[in-house]
Amino acid sequence: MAVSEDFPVGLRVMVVDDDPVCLLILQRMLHQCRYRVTTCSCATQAYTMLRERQDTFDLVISDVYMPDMDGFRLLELIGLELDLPVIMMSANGETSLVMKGITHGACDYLLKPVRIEELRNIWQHVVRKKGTFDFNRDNCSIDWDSNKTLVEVQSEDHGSRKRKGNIELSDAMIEDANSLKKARVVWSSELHKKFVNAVNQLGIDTVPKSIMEIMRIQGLTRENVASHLQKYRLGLKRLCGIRVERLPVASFQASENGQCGGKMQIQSGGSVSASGSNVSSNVGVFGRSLNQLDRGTLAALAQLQATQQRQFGVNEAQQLGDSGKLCLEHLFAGGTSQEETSSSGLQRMSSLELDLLMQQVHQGMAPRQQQVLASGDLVDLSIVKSEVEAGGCENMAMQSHQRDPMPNSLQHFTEQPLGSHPVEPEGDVSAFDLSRLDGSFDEAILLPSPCRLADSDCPEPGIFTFPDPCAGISSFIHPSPHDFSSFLDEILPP
DNA sequence: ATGTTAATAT
DNA sequence: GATATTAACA
Repeated sequence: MAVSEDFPVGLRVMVVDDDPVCLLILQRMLHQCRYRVTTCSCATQAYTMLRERQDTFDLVISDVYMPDMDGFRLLELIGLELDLPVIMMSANGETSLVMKGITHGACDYLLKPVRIEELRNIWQHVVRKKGTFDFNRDNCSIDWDSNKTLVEVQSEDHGSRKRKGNIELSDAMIEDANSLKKARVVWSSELHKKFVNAVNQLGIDTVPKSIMEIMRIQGLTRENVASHLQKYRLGLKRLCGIRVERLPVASFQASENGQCGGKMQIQSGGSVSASGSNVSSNVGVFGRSLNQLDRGTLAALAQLQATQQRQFGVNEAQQLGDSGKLCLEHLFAGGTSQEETSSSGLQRMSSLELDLLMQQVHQGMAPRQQQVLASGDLVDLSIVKSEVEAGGCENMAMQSHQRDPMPNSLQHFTEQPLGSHPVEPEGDVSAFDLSRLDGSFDEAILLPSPCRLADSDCPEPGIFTFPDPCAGISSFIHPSPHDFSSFLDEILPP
C-alpha cells in the first residue's frame, strides 16, 4: 500500500506531459497514491479539457517543455481562467526556471525524475488552496491520449500498460521510475573546467574516449563527452575564425610627447595563408551626432549588438575565457622579446581576451615594452593612450583582425554612410586618414570590417595619422561586451 | 567499436 | 533559443 489509511483518497489530478513514458510512469505512481489520474500528452488538449470540464479536476501537474505549448503558458492560462493549483515539472532544475514557475503561479516545482514520495503530498496544495476538500465524489478519471480517444481508466495500476507503440512497462521499470530517464548531464563550469583540463593535456585533436578517461567522472558517458567536445570545438572555431589567413596589422605609435595623438599604421599580414581570400581591417568611425545616425547604421548596430549577445552568452563567456588564457599563455610563453611579440606571432583575440590581457598587463605579468593588443571587434584606444601617456609603452601594436564568418552587419559599415558626419574609407580600407575627423567628434569607435581582398590586393602599408590633439576625441568606447552593449543601448532607439 | 556530424528533444 | 541527447554515418 502506497498510502496510509487516512490518506485523502480520490484527488483528481491532470497530468500533462508530451512524453508518453513519463506520462505512464507518473500515472502509475499517482495511482499508487490513490489519486484519480487523467493524463494528457498535449498541452493544448489539456487546456481545452480543463476548461470544458471544470470542476472535474483538483490539481494539474504539467511538464515545462512541450512542443505544442510551453508549460508556463499553460500555467498562465490556467491561472487566468481556472482556479486550480498547478505543479510544474521538469528535468531542468535551474534556479531561474524554478523561479519562473513560482512567479507564474505554480504551487510547486517537481524535478524529474519525480519520486513517489513527492507525489504523496501534493494533495496538500489543493487543501491549502481551497481550504477544504471532499475526496469522496465519484467522478471517474479518464485518459485522453494524443489521438483524442477517451479511455476509461481504473484507479488500479494495471490495464494501462499498453498504449502508444505498445510500450511495455514492467514493474522493474516502475522501480527505476526514480531514474526516469537518466539525468541530463549539466555541464557546470566545474565540470567544464575538468573537461578543458583534459583537453589541454591531450591536445585539441584528442578524442572523446581519452577525455572521458582522464576526467574520471562517474556516470559520464563517451557520448556526453563527444557532445560537449562538439560544442567546444564549434566554439573554438567561432572564436579563432580563420587563423590561417594572413592579416594586416595595425600599429599605433604615440606622438613625441605621448600626450596627444599618434600614428596608426597598417602593414600587410604576417603569415602566408593557404586559403585564397584575405581579410583586411577596416576602420569605421562614427561620432557625436549619434541620434542622427542613419537607418542603415542603426540597423547594422542592432545586428551587431545581437551578435555580440549571442557570442558572449553566459556559458560562452566561460569558454571564451578559458581559451583566452590559453592564448595568453601561448603568447607570452616564448619570452618577451620584440621579435616574439611582433606581428607574425600574434594570436587573434576576442575582446574578452583583450580584457584578460589587460588584466595581466596591469598585474605586471605581461611584458610592457612592446605590448601587443589584439581584439576581435574593437580596439580600446583609451587604454592604449593611457599606457602611452604613462610612458609604459613606446610602441604599442594593435592587431586588428576579423572573425570569420563575420556577421554581415559589419560589412554594412563599409557600405553605409556613418552618422551625420559620414567618414567613409576611400574605396579600400588600406588608406583612411583619421585626420579627416573634424573637431566635432567626441566619441569614436574603431570597427574592423571585413573586406575581402585577393591575395595580390593586400593593402599597402598606409599611415593613419591621428590629428592633434585627437581631433577633439575625448573618449573611446571600451570593447568589452558589456560596455559595448550598454553603449549600444544608449544610442539605439528602443 | 569509435569518432563526427546532423537531427531531435527539452 | 541554447544545450544535451540520439541517430546516422564514416
